[in-house]
Amino acid sequence: MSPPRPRQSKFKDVADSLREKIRSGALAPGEQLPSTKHLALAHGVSEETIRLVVKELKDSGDVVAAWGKGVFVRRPRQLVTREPQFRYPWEKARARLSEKERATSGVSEYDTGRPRDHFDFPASYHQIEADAALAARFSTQQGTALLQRLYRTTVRDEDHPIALIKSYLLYEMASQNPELLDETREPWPGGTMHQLWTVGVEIDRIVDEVATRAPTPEEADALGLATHMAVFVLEKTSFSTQDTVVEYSEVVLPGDRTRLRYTVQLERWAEE
Amino acid sequence: MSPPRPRQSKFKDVADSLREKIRSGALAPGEQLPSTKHLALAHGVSEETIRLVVKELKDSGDVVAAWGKGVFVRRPRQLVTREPQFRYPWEKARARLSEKERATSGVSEYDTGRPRDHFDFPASYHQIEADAALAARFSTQQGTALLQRLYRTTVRDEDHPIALIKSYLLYEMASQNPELLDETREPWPGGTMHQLWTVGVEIDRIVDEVATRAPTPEEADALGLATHMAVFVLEKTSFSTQDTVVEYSEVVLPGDRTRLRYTVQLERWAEE
DNA sequence: GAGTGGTCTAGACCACTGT
DNA sequence: CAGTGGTCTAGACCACTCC
Repeated sequence: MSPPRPRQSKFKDVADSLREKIRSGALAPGEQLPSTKHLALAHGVSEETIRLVVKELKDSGDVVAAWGKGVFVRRPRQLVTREPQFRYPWEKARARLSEKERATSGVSEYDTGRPRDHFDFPASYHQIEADAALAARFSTQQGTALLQRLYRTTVRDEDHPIALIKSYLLYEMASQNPELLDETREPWPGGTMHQLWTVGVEIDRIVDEVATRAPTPEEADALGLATHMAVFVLEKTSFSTQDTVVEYSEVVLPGDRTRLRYTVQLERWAEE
Repeated sequence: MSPPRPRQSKFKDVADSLREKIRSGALAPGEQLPSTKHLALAHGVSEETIRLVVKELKDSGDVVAAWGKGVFVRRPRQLVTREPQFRYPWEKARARLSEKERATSGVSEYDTGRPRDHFDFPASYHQIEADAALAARFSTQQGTALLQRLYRTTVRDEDHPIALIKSYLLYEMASQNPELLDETREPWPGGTMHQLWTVGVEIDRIVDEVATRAPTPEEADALGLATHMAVFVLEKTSFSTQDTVVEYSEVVLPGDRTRLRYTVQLERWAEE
């Protein structure tokens, strides 16, 4: 299973050497690597071996290849810290402000500190039937009608969104306010918290479940990730004050630029 | 950058076909794949191409190769859900129990539900000097003496630990109780919360910062991960009731078997 | 021994970018 | 056109397993 060779493989020698140069900054971000031919000669290996090493570096996100031009060191991206314990209460407080106040900003501005007009929020709505997993989330029957809403939070001057979101509402609940079924009303000032309020729902708590995995090819493409960079999958379940699940969403976040922060406050020990 | 070919590459054809068979269960966990030769003939491609596809499946964790024997579908591992908002308060409450009570169980049992004697807790202590990053965490000077403690939480009947932990204490603080400098006293009944209590420290809150990335080769090896499976990196900062940082640890968790769950409780809206 | 996976290469051929 | 990366193959050679 592990490398049976006593000595390092040539492949690994070259890969480690290049990675070292990149990590140390000897090859700076944006800089072009020597061509496949040069590298092959320099390391005394075949071009095919170089090709395989470069493929690995590409897939792991260290390097970006441009067709017919060359291979370049990837530039790191700006970090976005997502802090749900501040964000969710802030959203909830905003939901009952006037439309004018709600319109001034949204959660993406909250996360990134950029003004609202730097964002696009393409949204598309679909009526679907709950599969087993979704039905379990909502404690309902398989086949129950749900409103699926797809979003991608996009910064205008960037190439890739900072999140891919699938949000689900019970169709019956959402249809109590027909405007909630209309995707052209997005972006909705005040967001989901306000939308739910229009049908009489107040959120009591939100449960975040966080997993990590490799992106699907579609996710990697959409988020600008190499195929072997990780994503967070944040499964967010919102409970109403009646203790029922009123929204469930799956948020896919690019692992190279996202951090999550949660604070656990502890009770003081009683004096002895 | 993207595949320039109009048609799918043979590589991708074969990779997708095999992945499909695995994901759908047509090739069940533990089952052996046909040999390289067979696959090459069956798909009408060269053995080398098959080799590359199998390497990819191996690296992504779909498949495990056994030297001289064959290639087998990987068996999924049992999930461990880590819920800090329950775990940390539980640890804090336990820290002031009698030694006898503390000795009965620990956090790993809490996470996994397995009895204490199923675990090993190899620990090693080292005195180190804070680098820039660590100094910033503790709001202290670079070069300050720290006690670095390395743990790996291991289940006896499993091959791999469920976490790799690097924990840091201020050396000066820890040395107030010489027993805290002695790695042979691990596992310490009541854990770090009790250890800190012996030097007069009570924890007020803990901040978890979660990132995700590919494992280092060492981490992949230790945690039994394929090279392209993701890990969580949980940076855990403990603040004392005096609002100073008293412990900082980096916990590396295997992404294929770990979930994190956090609940955000919201305040009720005031009646209108 | 025969069967398995693993490393590496030479070289044919394709496709895009520049000048 | 020359220079770049990208796909694929045939085949030599190595190392481990099981009989």
